[in-house]
Amino acid sequence: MPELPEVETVRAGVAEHVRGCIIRSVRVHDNRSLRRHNTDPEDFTLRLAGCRITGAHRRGKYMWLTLDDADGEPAPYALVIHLGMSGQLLVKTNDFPVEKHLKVVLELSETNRQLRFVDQRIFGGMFLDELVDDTPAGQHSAARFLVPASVKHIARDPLDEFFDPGRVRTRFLRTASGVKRLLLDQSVISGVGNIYADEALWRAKLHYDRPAKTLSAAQFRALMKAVQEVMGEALAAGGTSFDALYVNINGQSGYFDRSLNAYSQAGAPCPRCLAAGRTSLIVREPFMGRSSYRCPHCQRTPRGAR
DNA sequence: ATCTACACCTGACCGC
DNA sequence: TGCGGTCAGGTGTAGA
Repeated sequence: MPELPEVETVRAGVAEHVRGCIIRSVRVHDNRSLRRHNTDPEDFTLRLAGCRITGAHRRGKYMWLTLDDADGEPAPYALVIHLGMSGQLLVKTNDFPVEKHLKVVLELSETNRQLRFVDQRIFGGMFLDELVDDTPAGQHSAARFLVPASVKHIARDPLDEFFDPGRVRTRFLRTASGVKRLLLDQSVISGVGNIYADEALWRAKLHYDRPAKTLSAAQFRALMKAVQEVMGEALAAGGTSFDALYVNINGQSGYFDRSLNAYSQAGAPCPRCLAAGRTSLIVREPFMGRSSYRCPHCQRTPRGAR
């Protein structure tokens, strides 16, 4: 469910509310949420208990918490968290009623609060993972270039200071795939999901199946700009939410859904066409086993596409 | 090496 | 009221 702006909202909330806290104990209510530890939840629990949370980091839709071990030394591993489609990370007081889909609870020391992982569909999950070096070429190695091994294949996201549009362009040029497929490929550009892919394509006036390699340099720049703008605006609004499933760390949902131009707008007039005195209705079409939304007038079906 | 299809889950909603 | 079908914002991986 959450895309980059939602995950960043949650990451910032975690950094603000639980950084510095010591994890007193861990309770796992559903082993399936532990991903790779699901056959050995004790390993997860034992290694995490007693650690201090020293930071909250993110790349694309992956988030991880860095830790100091019980001796105060930086742990060589981090707690990786992915919210999947329905995951929530909440900070609650101990006495707050248990959520229906509560999966994992981290009890925080010297406070009456807990970090709770709630996940209805179990598409999300958390696990401990070794930190590895991921220093960008030309940079000096530093602690801030450590990432969990399982996150290393994820491309830098559009809000990352080392985001490199040139690398994205290279990938665009050497594939026969359509542009939306590339936007959703987290190893090409990360953080983009179905909502913001459709919104960025609408802004850039591109059809989802336009072969990526046929974009002009100007069209590619316009698309990258659209992706960065739509994510920046969504982040400023606290993310997108259609229902109660997505909430930030306090349990509040974002407002960006009021600003959607294409996504979920099937049957509604395209705002850009409307402003030009034309009526063109947004259509929903199946693509990659899910839905794509576009304006049939400003996002014309390309020749050579399906 | 690429790329596609599917599995992994639960729940809301709609038409009958 | 219940039943079956459809839909949902993601990702790892098996197999083509």
